[in-house]
Amino acid sequence: MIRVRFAPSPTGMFHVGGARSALFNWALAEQAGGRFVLRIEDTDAARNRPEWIDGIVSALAWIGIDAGSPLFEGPYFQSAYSEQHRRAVDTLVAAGRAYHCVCTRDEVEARTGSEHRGYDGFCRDRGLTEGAVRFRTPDEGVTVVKDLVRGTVEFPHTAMEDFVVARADGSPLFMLANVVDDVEMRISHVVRGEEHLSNTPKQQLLWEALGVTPPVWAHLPVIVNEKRQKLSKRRDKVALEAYREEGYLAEAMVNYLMLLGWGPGGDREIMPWAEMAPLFSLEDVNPSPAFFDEKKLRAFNGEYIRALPLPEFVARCEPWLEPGWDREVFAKVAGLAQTRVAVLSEITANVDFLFLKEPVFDQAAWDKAMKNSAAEILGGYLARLEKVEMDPESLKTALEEVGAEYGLKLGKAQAPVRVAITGRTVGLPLFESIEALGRERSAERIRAALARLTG
RNA sequence: GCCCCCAUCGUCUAGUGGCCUAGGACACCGCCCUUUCAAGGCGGCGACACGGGUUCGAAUCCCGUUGGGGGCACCA
Repeated sequence: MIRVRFAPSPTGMFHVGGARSALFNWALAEQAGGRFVLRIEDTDAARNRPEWIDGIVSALAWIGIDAGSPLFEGPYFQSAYSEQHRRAVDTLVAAGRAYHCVCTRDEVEARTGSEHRGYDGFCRDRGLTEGAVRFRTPDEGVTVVKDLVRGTVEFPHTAMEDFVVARADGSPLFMLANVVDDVEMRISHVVRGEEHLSNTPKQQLLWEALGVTPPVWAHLPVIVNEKRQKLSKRRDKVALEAYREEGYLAEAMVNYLMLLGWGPGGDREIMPWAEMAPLFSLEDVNPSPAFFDEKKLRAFNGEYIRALPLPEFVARCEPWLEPGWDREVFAKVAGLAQTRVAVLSEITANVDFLFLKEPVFDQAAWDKAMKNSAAEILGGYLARLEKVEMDPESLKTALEEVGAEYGLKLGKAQAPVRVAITGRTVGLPLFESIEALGRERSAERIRAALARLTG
C-alpha cells in the first residue's frame, strides 16, 4: 500500500509551499487508495506551540485534506516517538555505524583550519560512551538516490561528513527522527520539497543502516518569488491563511497550487480537484523552480468566483459584510458585483455605499467628475428624480435627457451622479445602484454633493 | 569553499527525435460590446540560454560554458 506523509513542524503559519506538497501527497493517496499520514515534527520544543496544531489541521481541511477521511492518518507527534529514536541511536552505536563525540565546533575548526571542511572524524575510534552521536559515513564511494522527479542523483561520500544524529543529552536530531518516524509509520513514498534533496543521501544511509529498504523519493521544485529565491516567511507572503483572509477561494488556491511544478497536460488549467487528482503523476513533475504568481492566482480566483451560483456567491461574501448591512439589499446587487471582484474582500468596496450613511468620497474621483457642467447635471437629475419611475430603464432615460440638455452623452453625464451616489468613479451599474439605494437617499446624496460643489 | 539541482514566451506550462513556420494560460497591448469599472468576444506582442557533438532529422539525447537556485548546525 502506498503510504505518504506530510510532516510539518509547527511554526505558527501554514506555508503555501507546504500546501502544495500536502496536495501532491494527497493526490497520490487518493489515487492508490493509500494513506496520507500527518506527522507533526515537534521535537524542537522551543518553537512548538500546541495551538498551532489546530492551525495545521484546519489549513489542511480548507484545501480539502480532511482529517476525517479514511485516507487520513494522524496526526502523530514526533515527540511521542522518543523511545524509538533512542533505540535507533543505540542500534547504530552497537553496530558500529555511529559513535559518540565530544568535540566542539571550535575544536573541529581549529584542527581542520576551515569552517567549511566539516567534521574530521576525531572521535571515530575513541570508544566514548557519552557526548553527541555521529553517524559514521562511508569514506569512499557514492550514495545513489533514485528520485522520481530528478532521476538518479549521486552523492560522493568524500563530501559527506559524519553528521550528528543525537545531541549529548540523547535527544534525536531531525535527520534521524525523521527517518525513524518514516520507518515506524511504514512510509513508502517521501514526497517533499527540493530543499531536502541534499539530506536525502544521509537519510538513505540511515534507512539502510537500520536494516530497512529506503522509500521512493521525490523532491518537488522549490517555489520562488519574483527574484527567483525560495519563498521565505520573512520577505514573502507565504501564509495560506493570509490568502484565505483576503478572499481567495480554496478551490482556486488548490487548482493554482497543483499547477506549480505540474500540469494536467493538454490545454486546460482550470480543473476541479476531482478531475485533476487522478491525473497527477510524480514522473510528470517539472524539476525546475516555479514562481508563485499571485496575479495568476487572482485570475483563477476570479474564474472560480464567477462560476459560483449566485446564492453560493452571496453566502461566501458573508464574512466580509458588516453585521448591520441589509442582507436583502445586498442580495439584490450581488449578481452585479460577482463579475467585479477577483477576491472576496473586494466586495466591500463595491457595495459599501448602499449601507453607509454617506459614501466614502475618493478625492481624486471627486475632482475628476465634479467639473464643467457637473452642477447643472446634478441639479437637473435631482429634479427628475422626484417623479421618475424607480426602475433602471427610467432612471437611465432621465439622465440621458438631462445630459442632452448640455450636449453630453450618457458616458459623460453619469460621472457626477455616480460620484455623488457612490463616492467613486467606478463601480456597479449606476441605475441599479440608485434603485437599490432608493429615491429618498439618492436624492439626499445628490443634494449633499451639490451643496459641497457649490460651496 | 564544498556537494547537489535547474534552464521553452515576462510568468506557469504543453512538448518525451520528425505532427513545431513551438500549443495553452496569466500578464501586457489593440478592437468590439458598453452608463463607469468589470465580465465577455475577437486579435496582437512574445520563448526552445550559449557552444559543441550524436542523428537523414533535436526544444527533445550527450558533453561543455554561462546563468539561476538549494543544501552544507549538538535547527527542522
